[in-house]
Amino acid sequence: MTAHSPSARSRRERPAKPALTRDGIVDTAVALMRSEGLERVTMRRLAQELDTGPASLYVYVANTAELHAAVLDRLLGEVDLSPADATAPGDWRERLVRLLTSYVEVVFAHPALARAALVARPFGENYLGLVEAVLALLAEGGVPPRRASWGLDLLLQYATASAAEHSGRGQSPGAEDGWDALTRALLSASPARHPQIAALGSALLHGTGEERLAWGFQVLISGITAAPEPPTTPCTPPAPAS
Amino acid sequence: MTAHSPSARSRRERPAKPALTRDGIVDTAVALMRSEGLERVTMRRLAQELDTGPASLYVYVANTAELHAAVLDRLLGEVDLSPADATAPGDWRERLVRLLTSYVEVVFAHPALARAALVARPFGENYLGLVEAVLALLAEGGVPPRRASWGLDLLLQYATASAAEHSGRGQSPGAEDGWDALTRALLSASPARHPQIAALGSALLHGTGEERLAWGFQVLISGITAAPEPPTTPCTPPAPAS
DNA sequence: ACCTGAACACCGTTCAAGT
DNA sequence: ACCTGAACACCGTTCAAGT
Repeated sequence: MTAHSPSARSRRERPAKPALTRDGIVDTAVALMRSEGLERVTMRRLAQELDTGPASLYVYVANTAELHAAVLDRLLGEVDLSPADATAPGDWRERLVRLLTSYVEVVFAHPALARAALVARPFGENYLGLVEAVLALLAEGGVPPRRASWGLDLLLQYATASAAEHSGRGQSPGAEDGWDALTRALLSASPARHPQIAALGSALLHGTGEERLAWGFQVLISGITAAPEPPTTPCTPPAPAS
Repeated sequence: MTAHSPSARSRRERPAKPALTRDGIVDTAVALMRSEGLERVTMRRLAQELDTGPASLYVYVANTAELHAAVLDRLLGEVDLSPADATAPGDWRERLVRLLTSYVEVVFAHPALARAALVARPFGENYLGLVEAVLALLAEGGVPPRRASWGLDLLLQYATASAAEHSGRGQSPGAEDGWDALTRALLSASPARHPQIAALGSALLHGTGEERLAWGFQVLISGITAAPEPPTTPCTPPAPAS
């Protein structure tokens, strides 16, 4: 009586309960995210979609964070890496901005995923491809290795954080309150206590998200090429193996 | 029989159930975060701490995100703003880095809060004070208004994202897997498919978090002073009021 | 008028027990 | 050996009903 009536194609026209695999689970998770949003991609909801119990998923996925990282890596397959080709038009800076903008556009569609990415970095094939592409462009620009290594993190972190920041903005009608409140707080700053804020006024809020994103990339690229070489230190030793 | 035995000073030696106020709620939330971590600062757990039901909190706090933003603003009171004084030693760049480093140190203690801050910006008194201090230093450095406005966001976003990234790292023993896995993936990259990654190898992982943070500030500051002036656009119109 | 008990609709994760 | 039902220990938010 629990679930096994023979003709139980209760969900969609899936012909029979397919065998569980890690890839199958991630595929279903991606589909679920596209149809219902990341907030619905929970172990329980996903198990339900796969006609099983949540416990079964833990055979293939360590926890929710790992699942989300796997979903993000899948999504990263949509990033347009073509600007990294040396044959693409434009100088390396322009092409780097195009590449990173594509990344942001892909992640923008699911800001909650970007938020997760700041914590649990993905490390799948598609993420490696993105890293490779950014490094190729920095190398083409003559950025030396250590600066490129650290600059890579700066660029991807900025892109990811920019996408993450858009969670909640414009989602539910009440969610805009946060930004509204910040706007109000900035515009009503007292010239006595907060002279700088008061002096800038609405200039603080100038520009669209796209303009700011592009400007940020310019700042980072010019800073990466201009800043002093990072110090030479051995590979980060997280624990001295006591 | 539910809870009201007259001598019910069951929790600590709190003499009587104090009247609820927004400030009192946030105070208790901060104390709870310090003793049990942000993940325990839930509406239900907080209500329990205040000897009431969760519904009562919604009279004073709109939702969990707003609560966390309020907690963050309280925490921001600990940031050392003294480097913003024109009388403090060091040139403006050094003092700006000191100020931002203080911010990162404060937020670092509660990375989950930093993660929340990327989404629901705080907008309390202490946040305004921090913004004012950063703007004062940029002004002292002769950074023109529009660049200062956008640069402010870049600097604070970078600092916040850097703190947020440390969630999960070194928390539980299993949580390091994410970073370990990324390390393994980078170091074992195939020279054929990922030549740039393979060429850099362990250089990608060089340096401590502190070194990278400081370098990132240098990059941003030099980029902000060097990048072209942002375009002039009217105040960001989020919705054309249809 | 103000406050809140109790409910609704969910979560992640584990482990003893089944096949 | 492999898989999973059922439980444990929680969530946010709402609203009808109490004082």
